[in-house]
Amino acid sequence: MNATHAKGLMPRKTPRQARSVVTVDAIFEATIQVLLSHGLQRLTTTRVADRAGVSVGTLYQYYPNKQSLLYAVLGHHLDRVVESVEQACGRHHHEPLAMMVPPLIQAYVDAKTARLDEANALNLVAAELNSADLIAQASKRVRSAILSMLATASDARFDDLNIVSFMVHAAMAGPTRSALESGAPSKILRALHEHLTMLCHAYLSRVAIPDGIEQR
Amino acid sequence: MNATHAKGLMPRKTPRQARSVVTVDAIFEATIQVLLSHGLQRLTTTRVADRAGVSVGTLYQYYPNKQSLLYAVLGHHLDRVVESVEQACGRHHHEPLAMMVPPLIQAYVDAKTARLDEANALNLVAAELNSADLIAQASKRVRSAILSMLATASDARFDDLNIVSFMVHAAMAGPTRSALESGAPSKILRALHEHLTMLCHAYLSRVAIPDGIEQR
Amino acid sequence: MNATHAKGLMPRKTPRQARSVVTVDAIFEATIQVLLSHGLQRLTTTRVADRAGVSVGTLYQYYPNKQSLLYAVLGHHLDRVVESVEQACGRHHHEPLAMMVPPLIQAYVDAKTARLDEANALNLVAAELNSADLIAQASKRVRSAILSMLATASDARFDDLNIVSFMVHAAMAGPTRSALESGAPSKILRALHEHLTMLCHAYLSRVAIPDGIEQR
Amino acid sequence: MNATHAKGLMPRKTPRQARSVVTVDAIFEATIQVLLSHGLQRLTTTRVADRAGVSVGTLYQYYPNKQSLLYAVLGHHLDRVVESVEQACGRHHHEPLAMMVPPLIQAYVDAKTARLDEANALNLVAAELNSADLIAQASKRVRSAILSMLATASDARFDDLNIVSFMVHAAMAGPTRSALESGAPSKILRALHEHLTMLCHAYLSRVAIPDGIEQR
DNA sequence: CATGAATGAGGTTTCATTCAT
DNA sequence: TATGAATGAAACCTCATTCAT
Repeated sequence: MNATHAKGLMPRKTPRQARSVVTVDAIFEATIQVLLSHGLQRLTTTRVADRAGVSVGTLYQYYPNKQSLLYAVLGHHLDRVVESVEQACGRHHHEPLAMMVPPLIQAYVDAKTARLDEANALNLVAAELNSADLIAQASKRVRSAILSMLATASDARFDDLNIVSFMVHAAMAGPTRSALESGAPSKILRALHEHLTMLCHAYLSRVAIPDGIEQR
Repeated sequence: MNATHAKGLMPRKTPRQARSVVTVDAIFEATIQVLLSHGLQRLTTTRVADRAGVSVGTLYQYYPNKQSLLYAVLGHHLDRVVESVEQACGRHHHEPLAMMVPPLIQAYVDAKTARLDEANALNLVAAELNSADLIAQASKRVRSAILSMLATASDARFDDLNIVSFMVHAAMAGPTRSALESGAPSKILRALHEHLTMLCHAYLSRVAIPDGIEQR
Repeated sequence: MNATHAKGLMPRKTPRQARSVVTVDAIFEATIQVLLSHGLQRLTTTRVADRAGVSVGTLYQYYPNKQSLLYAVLGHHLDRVVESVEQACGRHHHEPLAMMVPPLIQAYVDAKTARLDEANALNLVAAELNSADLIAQASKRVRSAILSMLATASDARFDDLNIVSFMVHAAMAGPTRSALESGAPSKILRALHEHLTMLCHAYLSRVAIPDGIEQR
Repeated sequence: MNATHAKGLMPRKTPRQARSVVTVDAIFEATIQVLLSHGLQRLTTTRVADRAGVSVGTLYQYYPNKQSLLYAVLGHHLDRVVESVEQACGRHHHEPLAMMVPPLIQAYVDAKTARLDEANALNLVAAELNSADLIAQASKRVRSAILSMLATASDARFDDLNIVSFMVHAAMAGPTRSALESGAPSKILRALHEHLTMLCHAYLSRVAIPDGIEQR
């Protein structure tokens, strides 16, 4: 989302020439690779530049400092997840709960699992101070998407959609994160999908306000 | 718990003399304070020692390096949470689900919320490299406690208790963490308890093997 | 004046085409502006080029390195002052001291004060390594001009004109520089002219070999 | 004077233990030596530390950054000059001008010439941005000392002592600085003393208000 | 000719850790 | 045992300069 107006966290220049685009992409990819191979603590701007096959100086022409680089990478990752969820939600407005939950889970877990290692590595980055706002932004968008969808459920109404969407999001994120962090034991990872669906659907059914007349 | 077999992560000596105990406690407390006031990145051993009112040298007499200090502090925190959950679970064996879930949630959330800022700060530490095993250990114990309790539920049986207890734990941890990280908006924090209970209970009811009549 | 024999301090080419002249002027002006806005430490060739509206590459087509650029700008400034003094001195040969001093002061102070900020900024440049020779050259020319003039004074003779002209020059330069550096307190700046005249004239009268009667 | 309240320009700690004093002195001396041998541009904290026979880290235990080190050294130098002038002035209150000027000149020139190279090197440091306040402080004290002395002159009164003392100070500083910078040609350096005395005394005599009755 | 992306040596600063006192 | 001065590897970042386009 990169809504950070903070001092020097924005990229320095968005490359317009062909050669620059290649460079920036290489840096981007290298960042993730170093994150995976060395961990956040050992991620050095020099190391990233080396891995990207450019010089440190080049890296600093695009990102004013290390943080801004991590921000960009993290932001990109979050954007992917968020957009995926937004689209999934958008496609299932006005349907019954039972039709909403599975695609939502699917989109979320898939986006997180797509590049499993990357997501895992970025969890660490996210924990790094000052990315709180990025996370907050992303969470907010996810909650909004969920909220909008739930508001149109054909077979349920909710008392406080803010809390409900917060819970649904967090209920998806918790187990997903746990699974990823615990080295993703394959057995659980395979079952994750199914159980997350049950978790969320059961919760939503429980908190839904029994719908007066049509209920019958 | 400190189940770390790694090189030098064990504290150097367990203080037995009164004076030493005071020192260690001071270092412990100072670590958390520095964590809160400066953040993990700016937590330096010198700063911790200063805050604790001892010299760096003294600090290094109790912990062979910075990591071991953070391990100890994090371990202590996790132990508190784990033990709290273990006791809560232990007290409700052989009861029906509806009697199990609320005390479990209560214990978990309370332990996490007790010293809210501390928990928050330690989340960052936990994310830091190599504490994966500590987290894993703690998670494992929590899951075990939950599993043991659920296995005795008077009104439900479960197909795969490993997955179920994993999910219950993660379903508690996710929203709790989210709430803590997002600066704990009071409204949600107040509702957290209630909704977590619904979340977990609804889930458990759903995955339980219906054994109504045949149960007898 | 650029009497530097050092390696690569000469400008690369003296522009003869209209377009080039404009470019060089722009670079010149940009250098002074950057000097004023960022200070010598933060004056970078890229910044100068940006401000001048050209690319770094272009800048390096006219000046082989940063120093040569600063040399050129400083030299230009010094030339202006020197020429101004030379002309003033040239116009007052063979006159009595009282007629010589005021125009000299006038020329010097005016030249320095003309673009006050510029002079101030260039003081810093001058202090920078290796411009010693430029300063020396300029000083020498000023002293020569003063010496030549004083040698023809109609009402005074001097024992050691080298020292006397050195002193007159330095006596003008000291207070002028002090006034400029101290942020030019307007009150003093206004009085500077008058007091410098008194300072120099009083000194010259004192060191002159009294040749009243015997002069004849 | 170190009246700088700016962020990090104050030394970090004033050494109290014997070993520290030695270290700080070594750093101090090394700074001047590096200044002389390499020039301000080439003065690196590493180089200073090397020359001082300590590690960079040690240097940074006493000075939070490079500037603060230079500040300290410059401040020390200025203090010496200022105090010297203050004492000289203090000793000659209530005397006639002719008795005041020579000791003043003596003190000023001697202090500057005492460690000729040091003074020369520090001129460069002084030109470095942000030391303006240090210079200003020192100048102010010198002017005050001169002003106080002149105010008590037994044979002269002055209209605007602020301007007069400003001029006297600058008139001393200009030629002294010129002489130092120009590599101190011995001949002039020897004559400097005598001519400065004449310069200042002639000036003061000229601007003094003819003292009514006693004047006769 | 002009451009500006790329270079990389070199500078400043931090901080975990040791060890003489 | 406690102290805190000293260490120095290693991190971040800048900027003069080049050269392919």
